Amino acid sequence: MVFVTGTTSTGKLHCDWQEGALGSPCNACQVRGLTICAPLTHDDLQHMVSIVSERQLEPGGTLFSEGDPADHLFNITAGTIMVYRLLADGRRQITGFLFPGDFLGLGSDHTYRYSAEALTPATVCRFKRPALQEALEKFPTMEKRLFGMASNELAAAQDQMVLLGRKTAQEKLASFLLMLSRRAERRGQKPTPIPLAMNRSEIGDYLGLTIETTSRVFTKMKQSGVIALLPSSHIDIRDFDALEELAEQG
Amino acid sequence: MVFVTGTTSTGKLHCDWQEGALGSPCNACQVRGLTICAPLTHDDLQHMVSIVSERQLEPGGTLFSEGDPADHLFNITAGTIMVYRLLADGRRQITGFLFPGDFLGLGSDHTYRYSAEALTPATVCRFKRPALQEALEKFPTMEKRLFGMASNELAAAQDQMVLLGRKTAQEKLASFLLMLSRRAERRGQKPTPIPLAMNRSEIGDYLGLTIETTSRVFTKMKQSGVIALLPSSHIDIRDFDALEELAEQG
DNA sequence: GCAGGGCATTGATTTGCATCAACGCTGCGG
DNA sequence: CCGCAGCGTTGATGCAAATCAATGCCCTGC
Repeated sequence: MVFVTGTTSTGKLHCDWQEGALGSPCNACQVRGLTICAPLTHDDLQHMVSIVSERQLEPGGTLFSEGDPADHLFNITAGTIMVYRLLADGRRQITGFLFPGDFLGLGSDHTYRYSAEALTPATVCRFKRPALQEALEKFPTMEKRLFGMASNELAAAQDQMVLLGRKTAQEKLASFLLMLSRRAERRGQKPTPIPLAMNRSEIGDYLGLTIETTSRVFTKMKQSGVIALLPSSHIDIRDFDALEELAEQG
Repeated sequence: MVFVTGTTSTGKLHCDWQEGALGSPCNACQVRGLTICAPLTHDDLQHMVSIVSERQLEPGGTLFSEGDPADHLFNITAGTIMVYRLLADGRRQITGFLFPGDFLGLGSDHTYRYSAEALTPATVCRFKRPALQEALEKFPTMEKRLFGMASNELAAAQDQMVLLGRKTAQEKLASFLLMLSRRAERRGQKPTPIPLAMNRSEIGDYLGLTIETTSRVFTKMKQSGVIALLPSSHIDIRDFDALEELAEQG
């Protein structure tokens, strides 16, 4: 087994990187159609294999922290990762949840401006910044693809600003559940039930709410029959129309 | 005078576009160093002249509205423009203020997902999407520049999410004023006093607050001597350190 | 000069969500 | 089997900001 992970005596997780040359993860990639690699030919892919390394993260594992030198860019291939920023006094805003196919690392020049942490066991493809840069020049279709993805992210960021600035707690949670459902669908999964990789605290920190308010809104939606809480943190959407109504989509 | 603007009987503003070929706005552009055109040579610029058209907007003038076909991309060359989204019941979230040098139109595929409106007399350069696309292929340095700008915008969007989700009214306004000051500085203006192109309602809709709360926080900051309100909507920052303290920068 | 409209300010009151506090459930290790 | 830790739920209370309501201050046009 080439891959090694473990815990140091400080309690910090560490992990070695599996060099691309040793395996050929790209050819077997299950989510290529969703990633920046989607437009590449089989031959192009061989170049990507040579510059990529793969990493597994366990739940709670840190991919990088705010302030770290931003030497790498990442593609999520499995699991769920959250991206967040902290204020000086510890208040946290989670700015995104990332799923297989999502790209991570833009918007950072010299150092990362946010932290990234796994919520579930996760796998990421790592590219050294200059190597990816070079690959982008080599494969203009991939550059276009990345640009398009960044563009989509910008649109999603605007949606999130509307949510944070102008929606009520109910509207926030309804929008959130619909977003998760739609994204699951785009990854080829069913729109319901939704596996919730994040706990109440993380949902709250994403929606600009507290744990308690988040929990109360869940309870209310459950009682009104719009959703059902299934075992092992799955949410079943029982009434999509009602949920969309609640989300007050502008 | 090639440029014509006026008001129709419906009260809607209309405006003709000055074809690039008729003038050569790019050569005289005062803000080129800030725009996507920054990396272009004098010769490259001549191609841009041939695909650009210029437009003047008066205060309150609409550049485009949510749902319009997204056929064009824009560069702001003068004035201030706001970008916003509306919820079904009229609640508004302003997602950005744009100043000379800023680029506008990304994150829209088929139709614009937000509206853009001038706050002051403004001038924009307009590019047809396919023409700009072609120019980007022709001038890879410009493409890189645009990508870098989009990347910065993504980082700014994250800052704004932290602000909206986790900051108090005071912290929001303090952060806002500092942001305006820094951006003015980057455009070669003084960091204080700041000319406020937007009114209390627009500031509130940007910060996720009401007019009244916004006004009250202004009053409080004025009374504590951190800022002073000068005539014609200028804000003088009297104590940058105190303002940064208030902003709780994470 | 003054009347009126738009914006800003200020005050009184309400309210949605945060905070503080307790308790229940579940899973795990001793 | 019990005790404990982590997470979720629920209840009581507090508070920051929203809402409701005047009033003030320009600016502009007559």
